[in-house]
Amino acid sequence: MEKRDIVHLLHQQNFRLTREREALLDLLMRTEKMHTAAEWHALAQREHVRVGLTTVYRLLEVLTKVGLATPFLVDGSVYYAFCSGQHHHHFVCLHCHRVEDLYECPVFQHLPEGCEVRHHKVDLFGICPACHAADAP
Amino acid sequence: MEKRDIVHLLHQQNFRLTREREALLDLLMRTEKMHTAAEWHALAQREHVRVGLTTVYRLLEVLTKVGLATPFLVDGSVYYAFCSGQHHHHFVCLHCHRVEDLYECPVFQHLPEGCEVRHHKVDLFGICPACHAADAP
DNA sequence: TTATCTGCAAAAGGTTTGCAACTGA
DNA sequence: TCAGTTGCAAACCTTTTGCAGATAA
Repeated sequence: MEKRDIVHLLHQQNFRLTREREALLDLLMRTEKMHTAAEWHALAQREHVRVGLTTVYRLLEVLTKVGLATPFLVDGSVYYAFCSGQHHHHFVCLHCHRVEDLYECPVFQHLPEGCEVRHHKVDLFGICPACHAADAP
Repeated sequence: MEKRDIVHLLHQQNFRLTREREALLDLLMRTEKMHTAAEWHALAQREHVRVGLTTVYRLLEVLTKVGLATPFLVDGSVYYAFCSGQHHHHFVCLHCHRVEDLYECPVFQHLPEGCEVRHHKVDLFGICPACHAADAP
């Protein structure tokens, strides 16, 4: 999804693109990893983007609401990754926390009779090539 | 998984089956829904099982560790469901929070080159037959 | 112009920890 | 016997909220 589409999507739902949100959004869009709210905040600060932790939480909430971010519960912590609005699944590296999007959807069979699936998540956890190369556990 | 197998599994890892744990385990085993720690605690109390909330947290931690419980992040809260140790996926009813185990594993294709999958989750969210019948949203 | 957003500080909520007493194996 | 467990209270962390000032649109 292009940045202008994202801005359009946010505007459609009465969300504003402030200086703070734009900087955070840029950071999220070019970071292919999941991070906790606190980590995103720290990453922003490292780039001299001045935003409060509260603002980070609020943007993550907005993005999750419009389908541009996904929360993962890993080892008791909540991580967020930016993702295209399109429906897809994930491959999450347990070592570096990189998140790969999978656009091919597995086929579901053998559902309990009568279950209506509203949405589903397929999350794969493992070790990505880069970590393998770096001799990760 | 039979109860005695569960007990065996816990003993193997130096966990003890106390009166409190056994009562909680019985509750978990016969409840086909996911609940938050606080909810499990309340359910136990309703059955006059006297356990502290701390003990509930500690048992959920132990069960998760040995693969007998799964945490779900739904709407910002962490829910736990009991599950057999065997690898499987879930169908989670968004309305009544019932959790159905799916033992058929979807086929994964189109993984990013070189990714090593350590474990994966396929979680389906929707409305179960019972809720449908009760005219759920 | 005004509804939305921001940062701060405080509050809230959920989870973990320390500890003394207890208990399963 | 003694390593593991319990409940309580306190500590801890993460997340949310209230509010006054700032700012997109």
